[in-house]
Amino acid sequence: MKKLLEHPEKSARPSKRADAQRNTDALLKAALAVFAKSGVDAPVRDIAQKAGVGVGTVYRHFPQRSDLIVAVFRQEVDACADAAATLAAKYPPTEALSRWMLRFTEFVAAKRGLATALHSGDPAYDILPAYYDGKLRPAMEMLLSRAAAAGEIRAGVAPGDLLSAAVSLCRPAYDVAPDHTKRMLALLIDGLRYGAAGGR
Amino acid sequence: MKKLLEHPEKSARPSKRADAQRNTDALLKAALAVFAKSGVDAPVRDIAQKAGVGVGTVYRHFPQRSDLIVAVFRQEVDACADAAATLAAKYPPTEALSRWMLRFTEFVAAKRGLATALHSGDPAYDILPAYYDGKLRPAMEMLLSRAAAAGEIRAGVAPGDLLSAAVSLCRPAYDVAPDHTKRMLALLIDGLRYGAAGGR
DNA sequence: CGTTTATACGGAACGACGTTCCGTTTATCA
DNA sequence: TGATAAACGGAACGTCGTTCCGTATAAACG
Repeated sequence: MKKLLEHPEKSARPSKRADAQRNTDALLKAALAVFAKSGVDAPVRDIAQKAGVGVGTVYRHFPQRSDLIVAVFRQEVDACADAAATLAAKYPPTEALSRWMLRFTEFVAAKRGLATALHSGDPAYDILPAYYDGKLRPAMEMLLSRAAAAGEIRAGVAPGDLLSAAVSLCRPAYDVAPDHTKRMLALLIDGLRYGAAGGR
Repeated sequence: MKKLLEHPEKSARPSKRADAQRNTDALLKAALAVFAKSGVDAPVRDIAQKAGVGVGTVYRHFPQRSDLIVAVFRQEVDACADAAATLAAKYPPTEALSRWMLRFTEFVAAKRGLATALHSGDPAYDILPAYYDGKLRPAMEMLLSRAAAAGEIRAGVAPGDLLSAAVSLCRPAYDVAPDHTKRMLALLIDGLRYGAAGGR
């Protein structure tokens, strides 16, 4: 038998040691930076050094290299999803939607390296699309329904459709003007406005 | 100064030693088999062993691992393109077209492992899409124009469109009936017949 | 035929990487 | 403060891709 919930603590946390928690955070931060600079194929040793820990510590927190990649990806998805609430509180509905979609495309563009790793066939990444969808779709749904309730855009738009539309807009971003994505996004938002109930 | 074209030989061949040519062939054959069994990430040593040579010999013929992958891919593309002429000689125009498209989808399905390697971002594979296109598009163009000239299908169909249509038909071939691709192909051919000049 | 020589061969060796192991350090709690 | 479970660091291991070099041999010549 194991003692569980001896002290309820904060909540569903098995009470980690302080240094362990610090190193987990440092590793996620370092991995984010190293992946951005050298791609997802960067050596684990580089990440360990950047975080100021030994490789053993990396593997204590993330038993496989892919676990670290997944964790970074989730962290970024979470940040992007959280931005939806922040923007909704700070801007009028449609502007919040517009700003969030810009934020989302930035996320997609920055994570293209990760995306190719996801499609590499490694089953370690199979869970990610579901996580991605479960977090980002509700965020977009919230923004959409607020804007629709305010009569600023038409109702009945599927959030998933809009997400994948935004993703595909980022696709040909190689040899195209740097503001191409922004312009396409603006077009998309205008398209939503077109059949609005308010009919302004 | 180097002596060149001392004996004109057969043609554009720098006259390779017989054993070298034998080993090149053996390596291509072995690589094809190993890639099919263990995927494109199979170790070079496995391929060397299967071909009955040392690793040094592999690198003499294919300076990089990716060169071997590219060579196998080209060989398969060539075989598929050559099949077009064979089929055109043996069958009536539209049946030749139909049979070749089936052959082509088999090629695509078998090379899915290679395809993900192609999209890995490694610049070593950048030449392949052009090669692929340059070989397969003319093959399909020939079959199409023959069938059109015979009045069996409509004219003015872009070969590239048909190729990518066939490719996308192969895409969701995971959890679907095994003859799904065949049925979709038949549909495609029927669609071509629809506006035929002969109007049979 | 032998001789010669450019060419190809085999596999040990190297460096980089993911991952494991274990002796040492440290946070936590009584 | 001392005990103890947890976490740490980095040397070490096995597997890669790739290189190197002594050996073998195909082929051209006498």
